[in-house]
Amino acid sequence: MSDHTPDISHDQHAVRRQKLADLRAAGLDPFRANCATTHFSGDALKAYVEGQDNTVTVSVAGRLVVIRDMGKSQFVKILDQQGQIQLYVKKDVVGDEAYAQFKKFDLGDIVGATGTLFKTRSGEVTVRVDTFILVAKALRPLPEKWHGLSDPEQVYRQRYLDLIVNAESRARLMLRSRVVSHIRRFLEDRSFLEVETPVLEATAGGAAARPFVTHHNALNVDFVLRIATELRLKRMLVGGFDRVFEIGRIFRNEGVSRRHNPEFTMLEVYEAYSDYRGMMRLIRDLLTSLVRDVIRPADGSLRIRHAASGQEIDFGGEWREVRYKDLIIAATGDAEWFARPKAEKIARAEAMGLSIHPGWEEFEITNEIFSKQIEPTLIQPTFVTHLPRELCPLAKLNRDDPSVLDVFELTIGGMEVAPAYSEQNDPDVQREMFERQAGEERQNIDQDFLLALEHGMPPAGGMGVGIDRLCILLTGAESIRDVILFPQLRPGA
RNA sequence: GGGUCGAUAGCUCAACGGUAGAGCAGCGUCCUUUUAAGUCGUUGGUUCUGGGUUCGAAUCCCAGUCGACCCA
Repeated sequence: MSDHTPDISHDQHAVRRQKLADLRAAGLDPFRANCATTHFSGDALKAYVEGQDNTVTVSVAGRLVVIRDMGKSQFVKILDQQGQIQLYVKKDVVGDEAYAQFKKFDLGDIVGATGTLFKTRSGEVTVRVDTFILVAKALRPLPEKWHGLSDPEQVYRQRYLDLIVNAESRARLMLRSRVVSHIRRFLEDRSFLEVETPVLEATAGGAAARPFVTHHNALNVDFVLRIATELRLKRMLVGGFDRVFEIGRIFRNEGVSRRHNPEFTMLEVYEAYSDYRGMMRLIRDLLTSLVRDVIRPADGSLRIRHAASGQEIDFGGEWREVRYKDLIIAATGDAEWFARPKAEKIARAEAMGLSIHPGWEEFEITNEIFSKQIEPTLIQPTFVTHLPRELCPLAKLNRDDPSVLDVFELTIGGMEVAPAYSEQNDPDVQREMFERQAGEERQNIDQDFLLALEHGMPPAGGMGVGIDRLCILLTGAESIRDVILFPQLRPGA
């Protein structure tokens, strides 16, 4: 009598569900089991003593990502946070019953194993398994082992799969963690205090961007998600926290692109009794230490390859410093650019292939040239200084030429990486700048910030660093989505 | 918002108006030091969705969904 069990062999999910059911029927529930580990894979590999096979015992755990079944023995590899390590499971070591159980494991299952380290004929340090345990059954198959997961939509929506099968993604996103960690240590070593300021705010200040609006039910008021942390951190300077920083999520309700995610991470740092010159030293020290200690170029230099331009960016060379005006004059080939009437500026900008919005002010036309024609060409680290006063209402005016600001914009790889200011601390000038910027929309002026300035803010240098863009640069990524674990996508169909 | 391109087996991809295929994965067999292991056999499809053209559509047309790139 044959039973009429339907053939499910083509349906991997059904096959794995059946295996799980069989395990449970045998009194084993892999989701209840746990295992003790002594080593991550990389640490276990380092624990091997050359020439002394099977003297060091380790317990490791991870996801099965390679299975090579050789009949009465198997070579498998497991993946953990540090990478992969090979396990060798022999029938006459683990016993017939256990071996039969091991043979039923699937790619993707999470197992723990204890055994001794040895080196295979081809020289790979491997765990000769004495005991093992299944601690989580994978009911879904892994993506293909050789090509990995390449559908970009699935990579972003199911990042966990990307991380399992695409080593480059895992390395890139781990590097981001190390970058952020390094920044914290770097600043803490210099007596900066990390603070946390509100994400929900009554008015969106500190930058020009459209905010997300949300509603607080109990208070029955609308709030916006912050578009910068600047005005809060400056209040900390007023409060006597002389060196502060925040690595915070910022939300801007604007387009999504290769360079923009609606939520992104910004470092803002403020240092009392410093100025934009001090910020130059700080950012240069920070970035060179990041390249030296985190990226660690193989040749010992401070150069990293810039994917988009094919050039090498040298963090160890001279960092160019150039005035905004000089860049504009060079790009337009027009020494009289700033004296030209608006109509001539428009004509000349359009002749350069730029589309100029009719409502733009003159500084916006000029800045369009900067962002479209100049910034993308600034591959090596470049401090652009003496920006026109209209561009940053929160910075101090230059003493010798009040039409420009004591600020820089650090541009690397054709991207703005870090703007920094000598911070405006004159409450009256600040109010005037705000009012000029706000025009009719005075209700958006942060009056409490101005009140805080009236209490006296020490002179200070301040700087913002886009962490995502920095990570694009440092990891050679093509898109911001590649350095954000879960980039924003339209909700799936 | 506009333009271009894409969506086919769990994954990576073929087929481009005439019976939807391959590799990996799966299932079954052989193999106790493999390295994308090898070996023999084998299952698996609402070709993104909905319309249309056609004797016949994965393929051509229209609309939609989602994604990528470029532009705004």
